[in-house]
Parts: sequence; C-alpha cells; structure tokens
Amino acid sequence: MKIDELGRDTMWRDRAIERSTRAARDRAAKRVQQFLDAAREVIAAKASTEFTVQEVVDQSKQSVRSFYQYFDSKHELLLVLFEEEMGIAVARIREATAEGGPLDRLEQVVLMVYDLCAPGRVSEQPLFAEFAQRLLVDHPEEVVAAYSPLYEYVAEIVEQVGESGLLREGRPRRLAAVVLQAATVTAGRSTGVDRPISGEEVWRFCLHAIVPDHKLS
Amino acid sequence: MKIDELGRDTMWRDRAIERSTRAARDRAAKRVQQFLDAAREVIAAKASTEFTVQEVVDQSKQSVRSFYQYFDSKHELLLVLFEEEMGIAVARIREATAEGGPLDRLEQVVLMVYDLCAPGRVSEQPLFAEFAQRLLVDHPEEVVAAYSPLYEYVAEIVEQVGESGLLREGRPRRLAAVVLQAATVTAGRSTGVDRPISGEEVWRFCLHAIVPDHKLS
DNA sequence: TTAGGCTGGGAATGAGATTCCCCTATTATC
DNA sequence: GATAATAGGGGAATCTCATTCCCAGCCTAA
Repeated sequence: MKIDELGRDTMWRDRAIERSTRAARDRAAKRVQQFLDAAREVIAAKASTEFTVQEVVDQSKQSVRSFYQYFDSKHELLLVLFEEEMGIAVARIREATAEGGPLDRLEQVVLMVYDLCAPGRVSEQPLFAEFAQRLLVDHPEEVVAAYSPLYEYVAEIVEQVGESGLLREGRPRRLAAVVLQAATVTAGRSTGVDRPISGEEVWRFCLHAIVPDHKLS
Repeated sequence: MKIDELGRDTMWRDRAIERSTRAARDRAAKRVQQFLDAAREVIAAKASTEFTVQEVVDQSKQSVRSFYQYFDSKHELLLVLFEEEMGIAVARIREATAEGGPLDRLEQVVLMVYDLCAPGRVSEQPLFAEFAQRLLVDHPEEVVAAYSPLYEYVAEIVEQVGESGLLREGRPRRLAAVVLQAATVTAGRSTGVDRPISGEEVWRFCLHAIVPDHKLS
C-alpha cells in the first residue's frame, strides 16, 4: 500500500478523487449540453439568432450562476454552438460529396457551402452565417479557427484536383482558402445586382479561377 | 397679391416659411456634420471603431437629445459615416485608376479595395471593413446599398473589359459583383492558411475567373 | 453530529442606448 | 413692448442586458 508523506493511503485517495472528478466532469458535460440544447430551442422558437442569456437560462431550468460557471461569456456559448454546427455541417457535406472525381466533388461542396450560408433559413438548422457574422466582429481569431474543419476538407479536395493535374500554377491550399471565402460570403448579400448571385455562378467563377481552360475538355 | 381662404398673404407666408425652413435645414446640416466630425475624432483618438454615443456627444459639445434629434439611432450614425467613407474612397479609387486599359484598371481597383478592407488600419482613415462588419449584422440591406457607388465603378470597368472582348460568357455586372465580394471580404481573415492571402492572389484568382486564358496574350 | 466548503438561486451591479421632463429662448399675437 | 405658445436643448431617468456577488442549503469528512 502506498502511503504519502502525511501517512495517507495515496492510491485509495487518488482513485476516490478520480471517481469524484469524473462524476463532476460528467455532470458538467450534461449541464453544458443542457445549455446548448436550451439555446437551440430558444433560437428555434424565436426563429432568430438573437437571444439573451436569461432566455437560455430560463429554458434550461438552470441558473445564471451555473451558466457562467460553464461558459466564460455569452460569446463562448455562441462559439461552441457555431463549432457544433460546423462539425455537423462538415460531416453532412463529407457524406454527400464522397463520390466522383475531385472537380465534381468540389463543385458539390461549393454549392452546399453556399446554401448553408444563405440567409433566411434560421428555423431549419441554427445555421452558420449569422453566428459567424456576429462573432467575427469581436473574436475573429476564434471564428477563423472554427472554420478550419471545413477549410481542411475543401483544401483536401483542391489538393486532389491538383494531383489529377487540373490545377493552375498556384498553391492548392491557398486557392482553397479563396474558394471557401467566395462560397461562404457571397451568399445573400449581392451588391446592386437585381437577382442575387446564385451558387452556380459562384462555382463557375471559382472553377475558371482554379482550372485552366484547356483542361476543361 | 395671393390671399388664401383665411385671408392671409400666401406668398409672403410661403417665403417666410421657406426661409425659416432653409435656415433650420442649414442648422441641422451643420449639427449633423458636427456629430460626424466628433465621431471621427473619437474613433481617431481611441484608434478603434468602438465608441459610445455619449463619447460622441461629449466631443461634439452637444447633447444626447440633439443626437437623437438628428439620428434615429447609433446605427444610423455608423451608416452615415460608412457612406461618407465610401464616397471618399470611391473618389480616391476613381482618381488613382483613371489611366490604362480596362484590365489594368480593374487590377488596380481590386488591389486598392483589398487594401482598404484589410484590418488594422484604424488610425489612418476610419476605414471600411469594421463599420461594414458591425452594421451587416443588423442592417444588411443598408450596408449593401451603401456599397453601391463602389459596385457601380467596378461594374463599369468590368463592362469595359467586356467591350474590349476580353470577358468570358457571363453577364459583366454579375461577374463584377463576385469580384467585389472577393476583394472586400478576403482581406484579413484567411482560414487556416499560414500567411494571409494577399491582394495579388485575389487578383490572379479573379482575373482567371473572368478572362479566358487565350485572351491573356 | 457538526464545521467547512461547494453549489445554486437570483438579486445587485454596470455599461450603454434611448427616452423623458423641464427649463429657456424665440417667435407670434395683441 | 408684453405675454402666450412653442421649439430646442441639457442631462437625468429608464430599460435592456451581460456579468458579478451574496447568502442559504447541502454534502463531505472527522
């Protein structure tokens, strides 16, 4: 039996601590999840991404105190929601675009990303764009970081396009960044044009930007 | 002499009213301008676009009441500032890119727009991007409208590119919209890439997107 | 059983935007 | 020229939120 310098049974103590901290962690995880679910419910109910901490707290049947126990700020809640949404979206996109040649897959990805970022679809899934927008003002770093799963996937495909010899001279991962920007941001706010820019238009733009004409059959 | 149904001298009255309303309008314009100047001073002094209405009011030597007399809300002040900046910027861009063939001019415009939107240049001119960002969250319509002078110029040049037979099939004004989006938004927040995307990269991207390869000499 | 320390509830605080009340100065009328 | 009506302006009051604080109840350990 291991005994520490104060004569206490270290192993037993460690195990007890382990058990209790794990329990605490589970409890914490559950509560965090409750807050996240509550936030989603509030957003769905209001069909808007503008909500107060109080609303989330009430919906979650917990207290303001607890909220700040688990989240440093409201921004952090938004960020976590955004990350979760991003994870779900990327999983869905990966699934839907697993088949076909690199270029076709890239096209599908661009169209899907464009759709996800289009405004006015709050009730379906709490969506990307609004969170990102809101957070971008005060925490650009984190938002950019949260985008990385999507970026990684796009970069992956663009690299495959490169491997099949279809790409222009530029470095693939950098081209991927620009493509992603174009797809995420163009959705919705088109300046001055009568009919908004469509996903297909964005795709054609990107396609010619990254693939030389003579490679397009 | 014109007399109205109550026996009053209409012409004199109208003129008096005209004079007084014009005076009032002048006064109003001056005060609005004072608020705008004060806002710019505050922004310059803090080197940040985050300011309170109170700060602007204090700086302007006027009162909160007056502020809300001339602006419906803080957002409106931001919007007006943004419009003014946009006007100045477009004038500067037009001037700097008056010479040369359409494609060269478009290149210069894209690079300049990109620079103007890059972050971290608060002290020079109160700049675009931060205002736009902030406003976009709550008033996307107005922001898009405020962009239109810039959009008109870009569209103009892209149409000239089209007239000189260099453009791909797409409608010029729609291509212009995508180019502008790419230039304004890519600046700064590049997802996952080590070194941020440069203005030149954005330009090369757009160039190939709108001009077929065999037209590029 | 009881002292010590977590937890949680929700009231208090603080920052800001927006509104309101009241005083003053100016105009209009006699 | 005097007075009543009214607009304009100052800045305190209000309202909305995010965030912090205080205290009571509960669980743990001796």
